[in-house]
Parts: sequence; structure tokens; C-alpha cells
Amino acid sequence: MDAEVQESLDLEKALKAIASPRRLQIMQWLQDVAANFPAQVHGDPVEHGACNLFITDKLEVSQPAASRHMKVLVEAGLVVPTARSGWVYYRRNEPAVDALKHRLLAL
Amino acid sequence: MDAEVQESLDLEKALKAIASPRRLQIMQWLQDVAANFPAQVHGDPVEHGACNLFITDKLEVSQPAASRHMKVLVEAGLVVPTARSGWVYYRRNEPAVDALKHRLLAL
DNA sequence: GGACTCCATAACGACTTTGCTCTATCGTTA
DNA sequence: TAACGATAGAGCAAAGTCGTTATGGAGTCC
Repeated sequence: MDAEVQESLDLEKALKAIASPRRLQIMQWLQDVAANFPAQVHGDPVEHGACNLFITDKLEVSQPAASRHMKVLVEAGLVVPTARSGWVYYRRNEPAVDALKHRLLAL
Repeated sequence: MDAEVQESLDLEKALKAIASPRRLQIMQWLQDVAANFPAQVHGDPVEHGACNLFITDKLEVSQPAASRHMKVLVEAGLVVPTARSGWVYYRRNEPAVDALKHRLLAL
């Protein structure tokens, strides 16, 4: 366990981030981008993650609503955004997710 | 892992229950009732848990506010209340907590 | 340049959360 | 019986959440 990642994790923020059906769902989808989202022209599924547009479509909410959900996840440190020529891709921040699990095991 | 406990766990409810500084704190206090609360005349710390009154005092909120926090934890299944001659004692529901951890490890 | 797509932010409304105070209930005790 | 202490519920206000539509910036394509 990386001590720096562990310390930087805001437990309350991370818990609130995933204590939402939509965002929990997103985290699960992002576990396997290639399997859960359409093929992407740009942006490698593994390296960069899923295109924001696909996430919005799957969530079946408006684009601003999806945008805000992603922002919550990013600010909780659980997801990493990659802006690339107009598109934004999101991938899980696995060290942070592991840190969250580790903290929760101590509860 | 008890399959019945596992299935009965409402993940979203449990997450929302602990995604609150106060309630997270309560769960941590209840890990060691004898160490975190004054000695109780009635109600065994291990068997029954901590007296609601002590929890209210430690939280430093009004009695109804503490009462409602405990209700949220009970309804999430994470805590078990024991009513005993006017007082209510709360203890952690360890199987449910373990079930929650188990579910979160899959995220 | 002009039209288009993608994304983020602002503004709004409905609903939920969380604190408070006041009140009712219930068991113990004088 | 009457008084007291612990708890839960009702009612209220402030703040947060989550959805929407409207708007504007940034990049792509003709």
C-alpha cells in the first residue's frame, strides 16, 4: 500500500462519492471499459478509459448531470480524467480505490 | 460469509449510513465500547453495546439528533439496538459490517 | 471563417439531510 | 400516585443532492 495515496484519500468524500447508485454503477462499468462501452475511435480503453459521452448515454441522464457525477468521482480521487482533443476519457484510479478498500477494512 | 446476511445488505443504504462523519465516528467508537465509553451500570459493553446517552454526549449534538443517527445505522443493519428498562444500547452488527466490506472489495 | 460536436458551468426546482426545540411516551423511583 | 430521566417523534429552518434547461468555451471539419 502506497502511504502517500493512503494519506491523501479523503474517506468521507470517497464514501459519499460511491454512496450513489449512479456513481457506484459508473465505477463498476469502468472496471472493464472495453466490455462495457462501445469501441472508441480515439482514446485507448485501458490507458485512458471510457469516453464521457458513452458514460452519459449509459447513465440515461442529461449531459450536465453525468458531467457532475464524473466531477464528484474525480474530486474524490477515485477516477482520473484525460482530456484529449475535445473528448474527455475517464479511468479508475486503482491505487485510490485500493486505499479506500484498505481503510474500510479497518472499520 | 453468511449468504443470508450478504443478500440482505442494502449496499446503497449502508454506504449512505457511513458516508457521514458522525455516523462513521459512531461505528468506530462502537468497535471498542469499553475503551470509548464510561463504565455502565446496566448493560454489558460487549453484549449489549454502548448506552445511547453516552453516544449523545460524545457526539455533542442534541439527543434527538443522536437518536436519528442511530436510527439510520440501525435501518442500514449496521448496528443492533437493545432496549432495556428505559435505556437503549447499541452494538455493531459485525456480520453485516463484514458483508459490507466483502461487497466493497468487489468494487 | 462558419457550423458542428463535446464538455463544463450557471440557474432553477424538487427532494433529502441534519441540526434545533418542543412534546409525548414509558419505565423507574420516591 | 407523582415526579423524574431516557428516548422517540413532530415541526421547522438551513444546507446539500440531483435532476433539468440554457449558455458559452474549446476543438474539429468543411
